[in-house]
Amino acid sequence: MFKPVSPKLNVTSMEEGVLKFWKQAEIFKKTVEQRQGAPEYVFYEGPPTANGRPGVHHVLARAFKDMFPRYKIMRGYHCSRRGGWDTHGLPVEIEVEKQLGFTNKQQIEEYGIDRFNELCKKSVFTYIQDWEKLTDRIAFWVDLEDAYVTYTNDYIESVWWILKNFWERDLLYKGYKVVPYCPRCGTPLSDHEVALGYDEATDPSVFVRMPLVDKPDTSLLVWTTTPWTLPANVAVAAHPDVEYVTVEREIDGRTEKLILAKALVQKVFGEEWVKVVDTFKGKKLKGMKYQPLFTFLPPDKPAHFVVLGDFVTTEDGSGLVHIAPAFGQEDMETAKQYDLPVLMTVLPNGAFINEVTPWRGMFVKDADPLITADLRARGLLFKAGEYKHTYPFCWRCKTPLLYYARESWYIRTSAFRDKLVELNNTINWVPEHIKEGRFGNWLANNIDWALSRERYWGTPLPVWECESCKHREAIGSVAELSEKAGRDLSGLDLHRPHVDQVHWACSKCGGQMTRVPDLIDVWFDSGSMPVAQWHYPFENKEKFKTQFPADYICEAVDQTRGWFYSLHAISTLLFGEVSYKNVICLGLILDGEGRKMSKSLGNIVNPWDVLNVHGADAFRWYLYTATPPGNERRFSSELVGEVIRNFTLTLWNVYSFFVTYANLDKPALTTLPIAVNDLDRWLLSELNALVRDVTEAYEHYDVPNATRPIEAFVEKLSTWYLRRSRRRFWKSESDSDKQAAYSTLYTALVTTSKLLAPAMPFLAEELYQNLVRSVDETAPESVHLAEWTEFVPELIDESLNRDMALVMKLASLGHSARQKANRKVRQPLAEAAFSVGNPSERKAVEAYADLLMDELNVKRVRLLDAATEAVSHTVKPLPKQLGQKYGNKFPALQKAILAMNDEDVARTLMSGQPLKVTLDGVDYDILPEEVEVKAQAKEGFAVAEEGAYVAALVTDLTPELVQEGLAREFVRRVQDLRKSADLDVADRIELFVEASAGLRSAIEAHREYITAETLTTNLVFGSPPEGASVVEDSFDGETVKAGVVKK
RNA sequence: GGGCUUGUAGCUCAGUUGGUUAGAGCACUGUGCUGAUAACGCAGGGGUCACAGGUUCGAAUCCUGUCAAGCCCA
Repeated sequence: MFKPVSPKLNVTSMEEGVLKFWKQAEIFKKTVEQRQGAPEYVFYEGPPTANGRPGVHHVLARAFKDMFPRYKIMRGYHCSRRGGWDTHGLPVEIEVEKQLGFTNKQQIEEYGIDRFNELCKKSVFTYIQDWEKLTDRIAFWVDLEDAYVTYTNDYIESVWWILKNFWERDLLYKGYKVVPYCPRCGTPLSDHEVALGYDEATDPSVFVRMPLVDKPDTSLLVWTTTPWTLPANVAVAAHPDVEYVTVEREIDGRTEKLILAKALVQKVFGEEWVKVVDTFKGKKLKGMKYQPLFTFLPPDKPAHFVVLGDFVTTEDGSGLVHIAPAFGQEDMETAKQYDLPVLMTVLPNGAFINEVTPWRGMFVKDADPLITADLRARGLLFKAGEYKHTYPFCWRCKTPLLYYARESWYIRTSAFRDKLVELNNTINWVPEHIKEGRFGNWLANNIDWALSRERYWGTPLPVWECESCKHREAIGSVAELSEKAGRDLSGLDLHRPHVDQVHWACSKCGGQMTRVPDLIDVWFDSGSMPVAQWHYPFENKEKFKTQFPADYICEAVDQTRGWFYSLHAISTLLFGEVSYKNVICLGLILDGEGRKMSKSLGNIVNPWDVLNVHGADAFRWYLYTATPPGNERRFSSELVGEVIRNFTLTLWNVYSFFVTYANLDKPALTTLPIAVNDLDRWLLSELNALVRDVTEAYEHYDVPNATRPIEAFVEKLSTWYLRRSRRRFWKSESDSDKQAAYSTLYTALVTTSKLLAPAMPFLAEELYQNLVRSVDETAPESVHLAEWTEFVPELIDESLNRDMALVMKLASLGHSARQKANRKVRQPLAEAAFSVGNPSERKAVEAYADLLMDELNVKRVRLLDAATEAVSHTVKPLPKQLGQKYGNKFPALQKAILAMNDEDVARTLMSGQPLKVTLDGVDYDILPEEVEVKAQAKEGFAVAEEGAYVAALVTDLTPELVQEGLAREFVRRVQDLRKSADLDVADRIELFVEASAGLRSAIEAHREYITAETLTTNLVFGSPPEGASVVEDSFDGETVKAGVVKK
């Protein structure tokens, strides 16, 4: 016996029941333990930060993370699914700063780094319960009890080990990094802070001459909006592929030549006429030397020549860009590329250094007009004006930010550029375009990883420096640090400020070794996770081997330069291997109007609002099926509701139907195929094709194709297989046909529950528990502990699938014809005749005539006789077939065929013969499948048609047909009555009838049919007794009063 | 400014190596079927396939450009 199942479903309470079961029976744990020793499937959890509440986008990521481990477990793999938490970084600090009302770093220092970091540590798990609750409710199976946490000493120690490895291989170095910097606050600003402070600004627009060393009468015409950076100039950049010109003009009675981009001549000279004397590509300028404007600081490397850069534009200026590496990010990159010197002419407070003698100590922006005047006096100024643009200001003090080079630590990733690209090419990216597009381009243009941060809450950079001789050492473990310090530091908190208090004597000069103040980028933390989660190599060496690299990771697209990169870069540099083999890169979630979800718009969807109404399965299913994973997606709770109506309830009702009747009949059930019926054969064929396709999709990380086809299958199962098979289940005799129907439906449901398990874990479990476990206690305890179903190729019959699709189409046309003729389905008709497109389809109509008769309620199904019944035929040459075969001859062929007599063409083709067409003296044989032939049925039929397909109904009624129709109408009334009297489907009744004469004779004529249909043991003509449920009705000119009594 | 992505019905999405009449679901209207159904069937309205060129016998599909949106970078 199965547990009785109501056709009504309360999804949330069903899911809560399943959750309870999983917890009690410890199913998640068992899925891991059961597979000990099995091949390993490795999943890495990209650690979230728990200092904010989880949102819909987290449900998205977690749903996609969850399904592949579930699938792989069913395929026999072992998967440990360790959770993790990202705990360091600026967002955490900002939260705490807000809490304390701080606005700058000075306040943190005064407050005490130790106290500040304690608060940070507490703050990172503020919302951990929300995360745990949500994770649990959406059935993301991940081990949070044993999650790795990036702030632990063990984790940090592993990160240090990696950094020490890099240090020893000379991959960690100190250089300059240009950052947005507030000279008043004396601090760099994060991108986020910069974004807060953009405003309109008016800056000088200055064109200067830089005379060429070899041709002093020719100058580069260079543009800048920051004259104060000119003393730091070391090069001029030109675009390699842009056209440049040399122009001649008269000035003060002599001729000068200027070089600039051709596209900007008009803009620069305006009305003035200049003579173009030469035109050439930018790359020709490469290496050309010019005389520097200023010589306050002597360059320590070759400088003052033309370099090439793709970043040069011809939007503004002259197409020649002044390069001051200390004051521009692109400038600094260019300097690295060309090994240019960095001239640091400005102090951290924004004032010129003493060497810049005329303006020493002056705030750089204030010096702009003086510098311009100086250049004018020396004849180097071409012109000066103003330039309006948006420029970042400090969000605290409104001071214009300077782009300013700070010392910073780098990892030499660019030395591994080719290896990064090469390894990336072996990764399976979903969607594929990320591999060569966004991620691939980023790797191909790789620049060194700027590792250090001047902050407090994070992994300290384990580099110590001698205060006297600047000798540096990197530390790779706590043991090593203890040894240096000469005391046991195993209990030391590796965060600031504690770690800063460890010193020792310099091995070179005996001076004091002190840690450099920097922390490292938090992305380095999370990217170290394959190693650091196991405290490798200090512990778990074997474990690490089995858990590296990951088979699968999944995050949103914003991680391309975040976690996807940090994992890839670290494992490439450290091991020369990939750290993940398959990756799904999710698109962003937008609100119902297509806007980005943001706190300020107030359009954030709370995941609980969805979960509490529609449950987790529908939520998950929506995310899997709505759109491919990489796309942006509009999201609303209503769309999740559609899943319930469209899919969940359809499946649920099939399930409920099965259980209801199986409990009455108690059939012997088997999932071995016993197909005695075409419908069974067809369903099993569709089912096995489904298993094949879904499995294939899972193997390729193709989520839409692992899910959408199940929905299509359930639709067919419900609206065709079951609808057409209902009578097989409720007929009273128990024969082999009935057994086959039960077994087929059972097989379909059990298999569907398994196919559904990775995606809809709750519903799958609910079905499985009742369908499998309640009849077989030896079966695996949970669907998630069961084996994935293998498909049986021999059961897949593609031509049967095609034929059945045709039958469904013809049935649809038949219904359409009925509607046009205004003949309701309960009224039997004498005949339906069909016309189809080709001979093989004719066979299908004959083979499945029974199905069509039953579905359309007609006494006979046959093919339209082309010779006698069709008044005319039309032919349509098919472009796909003919076009592909004959190419540009197609239009002429089409014309030729249409010019022929339709009837002749139709007769030839319908008989299976090729049609001979002669065109420009060449003979063509047109095959039957290359032309669509359509029959027009003659008068007297009700006709519906689509393409080549025609359904024609004989709508004339005989008295017998009318009687049968009345009998069916009557049955319908009785069934309604049974239902409204709350009778059980199997209850027997006594039926009392008073009817007008026509109806009475119809009832008498079809007495047997009526009593069988309505489970009537005794049909009495007479008034119903007291207490009977009674209905009175009239239809088709007849009246009836009927009453039922339960026997 | 650069890179990548997206643009098909009111909404969410399909659309095969290019094939002439662009589909499904939801929503709306009418109607039919039903002792599984919250459903389902049939019919109806609803489209400049973002726009403009080009290639081709033929373009939603391929190419070029433009526009709009999004993400990342600058």
